[in-house]
Amino acid sequence: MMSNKKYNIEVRLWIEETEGPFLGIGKIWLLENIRKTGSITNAAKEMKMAYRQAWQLVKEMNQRAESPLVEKLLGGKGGGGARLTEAGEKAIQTFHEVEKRIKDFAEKETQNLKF
Amino acid sequence: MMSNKKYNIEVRLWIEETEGPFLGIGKIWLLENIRKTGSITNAAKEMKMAYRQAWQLVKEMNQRAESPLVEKLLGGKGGGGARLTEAGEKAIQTFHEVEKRIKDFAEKETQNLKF
DNA sequence: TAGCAGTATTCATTTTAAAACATACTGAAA
DNA sequence: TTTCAGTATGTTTTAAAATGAATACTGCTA
Repeated sequence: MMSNKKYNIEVRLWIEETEGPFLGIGKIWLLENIRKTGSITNAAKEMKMAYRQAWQLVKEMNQRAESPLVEKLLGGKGGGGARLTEAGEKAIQTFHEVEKRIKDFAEKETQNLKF
Repeated sequence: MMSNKKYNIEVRLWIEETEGPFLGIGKIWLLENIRKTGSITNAAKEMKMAYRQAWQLVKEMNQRAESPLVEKLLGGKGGGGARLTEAGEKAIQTFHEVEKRIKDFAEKETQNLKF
């Protein structure tokens, strides 16, 4: 009798540089929410994440990328905000492309898993 | 001028079934250490992991696999021990095979990363 | 020049996860 | 029938991480 339990492969990927993990899906989501909302504050709310943490993630990304991914607008009308740089837009796109290729490949490996 | 920062892709994968994550590299290491040492206790020591946790992982694996991956020997000479079943051996092998194929693929994607 | 809303940062608090501790159970062998 | 080392399990402690609160700063606009 053929056993019926279903198993499949999940994959998580991230970009690493010399100092360690640099950019994973969590930071990508944050970038996308900053693009969508125009500020770190609102992006954090959207994600039910503490502003403090969101701000730290942005700081880290900007420091470790060759050029900043997020541009911060301090003060002024509306208090300021944040928006993606060209490099930030590119990062989102590159990450999703690579992620898709790897996940598609992984899915093909899901055949015949048995435990 | 060509910028020189080096980025590369890291991949983590695991097997999922209906109730969630089932088997990742951590449990595979545990299985390998059980095979090597002949008991959950010694495997845990080897990995500097609490026996309690190692035992829980084994319990979970056994419950959620179609057939147990680890056979427990209770009491008797030496107090007992634990060893891999045929399914346990197979699980290690399958996982490593799939992992290698996916990581090899991912490595090819590492070209041209720029952030 | 006062108001405003978001960024920047520190500090205390809470939540969560991991580890440590303690103790009962098992069964072969001496 | 006592010893022994490993399994089995609940309880307590500790450590780490996330969150929340508080405060200063920024610079456009009214």
